Amino acid sequence: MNSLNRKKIDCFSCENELCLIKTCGSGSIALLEEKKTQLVLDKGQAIFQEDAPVFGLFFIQKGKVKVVSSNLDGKKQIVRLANKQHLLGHVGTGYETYPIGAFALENTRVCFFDSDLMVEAFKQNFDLSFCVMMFYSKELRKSEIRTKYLAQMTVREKIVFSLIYVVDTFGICSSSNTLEASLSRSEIASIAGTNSDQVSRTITALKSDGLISTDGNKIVILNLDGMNAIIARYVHESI
Amino acid sequence: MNSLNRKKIDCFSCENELCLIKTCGSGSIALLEEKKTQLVLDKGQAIFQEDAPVFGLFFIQKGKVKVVSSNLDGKKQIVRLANKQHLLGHVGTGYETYPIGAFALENTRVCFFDSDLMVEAFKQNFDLSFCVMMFYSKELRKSEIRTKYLAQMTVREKIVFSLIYVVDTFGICSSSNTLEASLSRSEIASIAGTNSDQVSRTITALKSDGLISTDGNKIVILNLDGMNAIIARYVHESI
DNA sequence: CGCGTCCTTGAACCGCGTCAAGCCAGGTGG
DNA sequence: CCACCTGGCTTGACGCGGTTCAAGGACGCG
Repeated sequence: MNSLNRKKIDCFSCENELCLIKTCGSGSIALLEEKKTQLVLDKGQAIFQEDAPVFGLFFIQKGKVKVVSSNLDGKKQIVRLANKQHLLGHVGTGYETYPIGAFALENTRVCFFDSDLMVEAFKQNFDLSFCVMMFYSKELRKSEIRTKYLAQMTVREKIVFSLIYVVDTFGICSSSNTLEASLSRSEIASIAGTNSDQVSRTITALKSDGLISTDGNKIVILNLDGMNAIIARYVHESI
Repeated sequence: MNSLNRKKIDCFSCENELCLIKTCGSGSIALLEEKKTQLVLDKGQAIFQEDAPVFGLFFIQKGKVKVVSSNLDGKKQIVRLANKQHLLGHVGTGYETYPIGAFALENTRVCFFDSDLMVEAFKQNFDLSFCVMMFYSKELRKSEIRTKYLAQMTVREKIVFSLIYVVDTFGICSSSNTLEASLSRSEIASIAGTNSDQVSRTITALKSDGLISTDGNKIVILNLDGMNAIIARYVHESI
């Protein structure tokens, strides 16, 4: 079922060179390595649930993740997409909780370090502290821009933006131009803040405009410039 | 015009005990103090503009600030409200820019420290690094929750949420229950992601429901529990 | 083969954005 | 002191975009 070996991968033999833990000195890595826990998840499985607050950080070793928040009716909103450069969770004091969950979009491996461990690592490794700070700072700016987009764009624009966001985060296959991530219509809808009906309609329209095509349930990007043109009036600079 | 004395206030005599700079040791503060620049702004003035990227951090010594982003048509979105516990701007590498501006909502004093200075301070003061990291982390979560709200709420709910957000950030007068911040209809609209017409209509409706009243251009909160009930189905825990 | 899930598409309703007119308060100048 | 202007607030009317509901199709799976 899962193509990933379930045996724990240690930090020294880990191939993910973008993992921020790699900014630590080898002494710190040895300590972190010893105390970390590792999860291997199938597509769709939860890394953590909305009603169970986590105090610690998950680093994505491999895979793709959606970060979601839902209201009490169960309607879901994808608030962030994350790849192996990203981290999940927050170093908490234990007093605050936030209704946010994270789910694997494909077979995924994550490493978890609890808050106490991270605080110790931050104290000993300025580079790690600084990189994690920069990560949050950058994600905050991206989230603020996304806030504006959701507030101002039409549904068509929001869906186009969502597709571009998926391309930016997960990339496209260089040969076939298909999206690397396989997302359902309702998942795209919950990025864009609409429903799956509108996503279907819009995708049909974008196909007849020659901007995209579909291959099974994969989406093929035919004209990224044309898609960017649709949302150009919202975009000042590259994100 | 401006009630604030324009003479520079140094960090040692500054009364804002919530300023994160206060987490530094006195040696670092002396250095930061010497190199910081300070701005005193009237209501409406820009701290920094959207098209002029800043590389450094602004700490709000006193006052209230809105952080805005607009599209190329000029339509504005308020993406964050900030008080004297907050900070503005980002420590940048110089390669990325984000179209975000900040404006004083009342007479305001801010202190600016450039990126190089902040990096030095971060290196020498773990507590500062950690507090700033926590600030970004917390704001990111709040922004993600706000993303969900804007995507899913009706206009009425978004406006009620925006008023509650203003109360949470800036507070209300304990005697009269009026909002501490004086915001125009169109400013409320650009928090909620709608237009000033809808804000007028909704405020009229909320008044006839007995939830709020108005005193001149000040908004009086009569029934905060009733307002929270309107958005209850979106809210899991306190933010 | 039958069932469930997801996707697609049409039709209908309605929330909300837009436009326009009127009102009020404050500022300015004759 | 009044006339005028300006900008923000309010409210009604209208039309469109988008959500919702429902039906049918495609596909995978037991």
